[in-house]
Amino acid sequence: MDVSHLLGPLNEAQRQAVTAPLAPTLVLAGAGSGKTRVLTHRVAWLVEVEHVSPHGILAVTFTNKAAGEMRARIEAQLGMPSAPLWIGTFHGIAHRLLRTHWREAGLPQGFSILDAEDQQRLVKRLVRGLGLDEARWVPREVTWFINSQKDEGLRPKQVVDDGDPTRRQLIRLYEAYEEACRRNGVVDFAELLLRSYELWREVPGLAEHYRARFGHVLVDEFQDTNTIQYAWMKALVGSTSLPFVVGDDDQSIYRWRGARVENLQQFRKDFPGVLLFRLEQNYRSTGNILAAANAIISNNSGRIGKKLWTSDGKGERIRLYRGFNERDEAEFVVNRIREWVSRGGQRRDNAILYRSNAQSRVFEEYLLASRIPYRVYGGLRFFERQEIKDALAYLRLVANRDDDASFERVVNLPTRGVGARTLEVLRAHAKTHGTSLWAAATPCAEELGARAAGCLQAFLALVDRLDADTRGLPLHEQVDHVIQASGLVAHYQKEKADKGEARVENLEELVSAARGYAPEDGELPPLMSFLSHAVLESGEGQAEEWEDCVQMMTLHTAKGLEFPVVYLCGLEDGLFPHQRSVTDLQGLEEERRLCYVGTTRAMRQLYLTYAEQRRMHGIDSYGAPSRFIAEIPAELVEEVRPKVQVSRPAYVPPQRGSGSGFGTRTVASSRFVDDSPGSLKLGQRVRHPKFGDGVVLSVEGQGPNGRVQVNFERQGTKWLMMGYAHLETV
DNA sequence: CGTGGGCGGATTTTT
DNA sequence: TCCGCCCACG
Repeated sequence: MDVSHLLGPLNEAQRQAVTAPLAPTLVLAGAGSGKTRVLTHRVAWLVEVEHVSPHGILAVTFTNKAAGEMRARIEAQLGMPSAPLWIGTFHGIAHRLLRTHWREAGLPQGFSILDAEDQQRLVKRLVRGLGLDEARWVPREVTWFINSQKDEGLRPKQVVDDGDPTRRQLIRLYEAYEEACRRNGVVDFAELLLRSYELWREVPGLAEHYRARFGHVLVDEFQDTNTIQYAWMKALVGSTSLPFVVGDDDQSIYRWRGARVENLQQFRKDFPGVLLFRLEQNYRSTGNILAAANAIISNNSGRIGKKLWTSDGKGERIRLYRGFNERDEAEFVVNRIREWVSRGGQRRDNAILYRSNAQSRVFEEYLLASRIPYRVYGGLRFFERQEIKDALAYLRLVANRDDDASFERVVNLPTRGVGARTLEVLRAHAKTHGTSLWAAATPCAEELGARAAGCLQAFLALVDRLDADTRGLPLHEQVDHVIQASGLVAHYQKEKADKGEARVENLEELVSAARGYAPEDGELPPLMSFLSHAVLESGEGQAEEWEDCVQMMTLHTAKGLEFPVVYLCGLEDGLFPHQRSVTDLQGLEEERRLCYVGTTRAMRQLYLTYAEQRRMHGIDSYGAPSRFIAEIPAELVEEVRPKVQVSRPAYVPPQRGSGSGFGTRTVASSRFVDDSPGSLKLGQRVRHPKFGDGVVLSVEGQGPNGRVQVNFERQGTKWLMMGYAHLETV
């Protein structure tokens, strides 16, 4: 048969991996070496050449985005719908299993999923409920402990109690937490994995069933798997199915959240005769950039070993800039971007990468001052917004009355006379009787005053009524009814103008999201399916992603992306590598991998910048250049000196706190005021009926045909026609 | 019950 | 410096 369409676009190494014989396979895929291509072509190869049924293939990723991309590319490759294949995240697939086998897994049919915030709230409530000091038993740390244990596959009984009182208490909290989850019929993210792993291990025949079905299991980003994910995969594969895993030990940057890069080596031990392929040809970066990346990463120990190369030229040298302080650093970067754009480049070609989010601020100020649109990645996502979570809490109660987290969230929102007092009584009753808050509400009536009991009863009746009134309605009508009848919309309308308006808009957006939602599986009621979807896919970046903006994000967020020009900023010891990571070799090596990841994001140009003096947390500090800079061979690097300023810079940022600077992130300084009559002022705060509040970034032309660029707080930057914009100044 | 001021803490993030 | 959380006050 003709396989040229499959193999034609591949290089030799890729081709070998794609056509590997049917055996456990490990593909070490360097940055930019065509990893996704190998995965998707492998699937097509299995289907078209090995005649494997798509039904028998499972592909696992870490993020919904990666899963979506893989699905799209496989469909394009196969030229048919990919529905019969299982493609999803570890959590998504585990969730699917638990929904199907809820009974065997010991879960209520309508179990709901706790997101990170819900989980922490629950833990906090437990800590308080047990009369423990929150300062000693910090909910965040307790939650972290619980999740770490679950990631390691350990239940409270299996956690080693070495007699240390702190540890012992944490184990007790873990136990109490499990009990609370059971009572409430909720599972957290880690629980999805652990529970479905246990399902395979403990329910006879079930693992065999799935093993028989999925003869081929493909795993992406294998270096990011944690203990339970690896165990889960091994349990699924058994000794009969074939794993095909792709990863890069040099890009393992999530050890701090449980990822075990050792799983790559473990995989080679656990599956004797594993075929190993290396993808080392890079299609992204110039020779110099790759040489720098190779040099940096070679300082790490225990690598499997890999060296990136390109058939392209060396390209330009890497440029290093030593800023006087963080503002100088930002100014330098913004000026380079300005030059790039003035030479006809796109703003989106430029990515500013940094170690920690706090660093974005100074860059934002300078970009704003230069009126260059930008986008910061990594903010709150749609389903994580307060008002959305409130609405979801109502919906969750409709679906599952025992969900205490949701109960607490909205029992008094909007205010309906159920205060802290009432809740105290309720919690105590629920605790002694081992029930949910909902179940405790009615028997508590006598303990409470007539008034409190009445208010509480009204809430119960409301939720019951929401349920009754929406049963059988289309999903979006259910959502619409609930946000209206619960009083949420009215409540947020009363809030201060811009904020409340935005919230109501988001609630309406939730209705739209529900309208556009197509449940994947027919078994679950649409509402429950939608709720799980909201937690598991909390909503990737909204629209405007394709607007031409400078891209700003942390190094972690940048993994997997590429940009023509990369600015790797804040290269100072203590910041990058971070102070808290340099105390042990493992931590330092992970920082180095992070540097490797950052370096290999660059396609054509790479700038490294650092500041001799940096103001952080309000204190000036003097940092030495990052040790990673010295790891790059000197001949690859060109030190850039700031040009002698002939004219004063267009914008001299004010010293902080001196009055005329930026009051907040988005309010531009009034020194850019354009006084020409009839035009909006630059930096002016404006309000748009649909897009909400924003700041004027630039103005072109005058009168109704003039255009104005506004950076909206919620919608990002937009160009509007003055004649139609209906902008009002604030 | 809702808000404002004081206090402490401040890598990295997905599901 | 700045943000989020807690408590005290109106």
